[in-house]
Amino acid sequence: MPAELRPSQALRLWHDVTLDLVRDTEHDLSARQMAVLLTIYLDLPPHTVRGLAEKLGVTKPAITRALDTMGRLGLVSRHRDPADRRNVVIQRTLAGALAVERLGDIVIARHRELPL
Amino acid sequence: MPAELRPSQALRLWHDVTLDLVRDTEHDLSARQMAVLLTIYLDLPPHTVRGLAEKLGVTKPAITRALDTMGRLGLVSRHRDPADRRNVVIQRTLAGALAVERLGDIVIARHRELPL
DNA sequence: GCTAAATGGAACGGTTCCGAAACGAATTCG
DNA sequence: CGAATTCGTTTCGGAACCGTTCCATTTAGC
Repeated sequence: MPAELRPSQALRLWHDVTLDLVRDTEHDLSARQMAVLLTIYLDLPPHTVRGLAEKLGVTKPAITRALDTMGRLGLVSRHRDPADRRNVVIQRTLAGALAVERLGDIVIARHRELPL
Repeated sequence: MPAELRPSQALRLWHDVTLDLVRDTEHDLSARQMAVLLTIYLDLPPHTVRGLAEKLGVTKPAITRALDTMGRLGLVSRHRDPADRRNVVIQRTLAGALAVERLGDIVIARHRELPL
């Protein structure tokens, strides 16, 4: 576990990374979409619409729409589950992995630059 | 400066805090509004619409609307500058300070819980 | 004084998102 | 088999946000 963050450092970190995301027009994902994206790329598969909706505490259509948008951006892909064809399995993509990796780089860089 | 974050830790931190914000319906601020709020509460005053627009790299009306929304939520207040009455000075509020403080607490808590 | 520049805001049209409700397809259960 | 359940999606009306453009007010320059 890293060393404890002080309040001013925690807020500065959140501010700096958020500012980077706002300025980088490519990443205009909402908080909800961000949570969906990171859950898919950090938690163990398989991921379903229903599972994501429960994990985030939002309705199913909200997840469907978030996946629509992120699918259009190429960040995730959807596939019918052959075993139970009611289910849709959400899968990772190369572009999504790169976007997540880039976010990680931003957080690390901004964290490294935090003042004492 | 805190110890270096590893990529998996940086992404987990961003995911966990974002998830807290999504689940806490009160904080349905967009990334842009979040950046405005934190800039106001972290950077030195005075803050103007034009200055914020430049700092965030967005248009003036976007800042005006963000301030409208956040003013409605009681997170900031606006005042005409008596010295130059063209300017509007954005000021902090008690509710805004509390909201920012709560965000800091979330970031610190999620950071503290990061796995090795 | 009078024009020119600067500032914040309002109006407009378009896009996106929301939750609730309804729906089609697939599966399970009686 | 037939009814009930599950799952993801679509539809609907409403709300929020976007950038562009234009405007009222105020200040600065001549």
